[in-house]
Amino acid sequence: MGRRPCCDKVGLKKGRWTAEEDDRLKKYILANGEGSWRSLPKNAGLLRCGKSCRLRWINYLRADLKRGNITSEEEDVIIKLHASLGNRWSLIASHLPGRTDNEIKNYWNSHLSRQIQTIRRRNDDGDSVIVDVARISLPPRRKGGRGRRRKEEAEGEVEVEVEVEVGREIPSPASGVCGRGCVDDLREEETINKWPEGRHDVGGSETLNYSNDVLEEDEMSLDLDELLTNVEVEWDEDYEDEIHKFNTTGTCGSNTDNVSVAPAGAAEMELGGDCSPISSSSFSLNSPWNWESFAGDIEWDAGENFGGAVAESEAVISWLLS
DNA sequence: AATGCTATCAACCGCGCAGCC
DNA sequence: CGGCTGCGCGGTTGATAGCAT
Repeated sequence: MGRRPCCDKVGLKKGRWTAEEDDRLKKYILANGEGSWRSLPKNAGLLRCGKSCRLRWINYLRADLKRGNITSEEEDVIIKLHASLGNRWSLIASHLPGRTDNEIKNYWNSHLSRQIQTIRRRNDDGDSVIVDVARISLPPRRKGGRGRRRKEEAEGEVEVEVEVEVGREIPSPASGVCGRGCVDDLREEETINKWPEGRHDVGGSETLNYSNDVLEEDEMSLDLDELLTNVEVEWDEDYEDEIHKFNTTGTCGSNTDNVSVAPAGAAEMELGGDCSPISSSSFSLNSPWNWESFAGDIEWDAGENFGGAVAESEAVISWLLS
């Protein structure tokens, strides 16, 4: 038996809404409130599918909708949030009062994604690109990313907190030994080599240059704003095809730094490896990170091995970059 | 003026989850 | 616990407007 359609499509109107239909829907909802979308069309005397009514109300008729063009400030927010959240339009929309997910999605697809492609191409002409690795402590994305949200999830703000610790020993992923901070159960591990001049070799193929790296020395914690940091990623032409799937893996040598990054309330994730314990003196911790970016369209694949021993890093990468 | 192309965005569609029974 | 229903989500389509030739 197949899935029951959301409504009986026979005899129902499709396509653009007329002013009269809008008026009817608006009056009905103002009088009776939202909800019961399936029965709403019948009760309101509309020859429309309930879903269509819901969409029309949410995207067009609601009183709290903001009209007019997306402002540059809003655009900025969209870019940053998209880099952080990916195509989670409803979540992005929740940070832009008066804007709908559909509106933002359309705006992204028609304006921003193109702009970003342009910037990317421009950067491809050179050899570097600014990559946004800003991530926030999102609850894990559900399978398929769709479906109704839980009540708490829908009502609550997404908490953004990233914790960075130094001075911890992080066991090798290959050692099978997990001490404090090891994420064996999640198999999330990243390794970054940091060189004295500030260059970070990643996976032996890409280079990260952290500009303004730094954390606050006292508490070593960052909020989202602080986490937004500039990271320049350079790649060899040989890896041009790989830019969509590079990993931050490699091995630590001497003078390396381990940084563990953990989303609030979640199991910790590591940037580190078989390294000596970090000391705050060997890691420059003087200014806030400033991940600035575009690169929402860059995907980081898990499990790709560009050189070092690779631990499963899908969760870290998707958390950092999805 | 006619035609073709492109950009925009409203609306549709299918899927998957939460919640109810 | 399982089935069903309703809702919310993201991807896609298609109508329309605007611009170029």
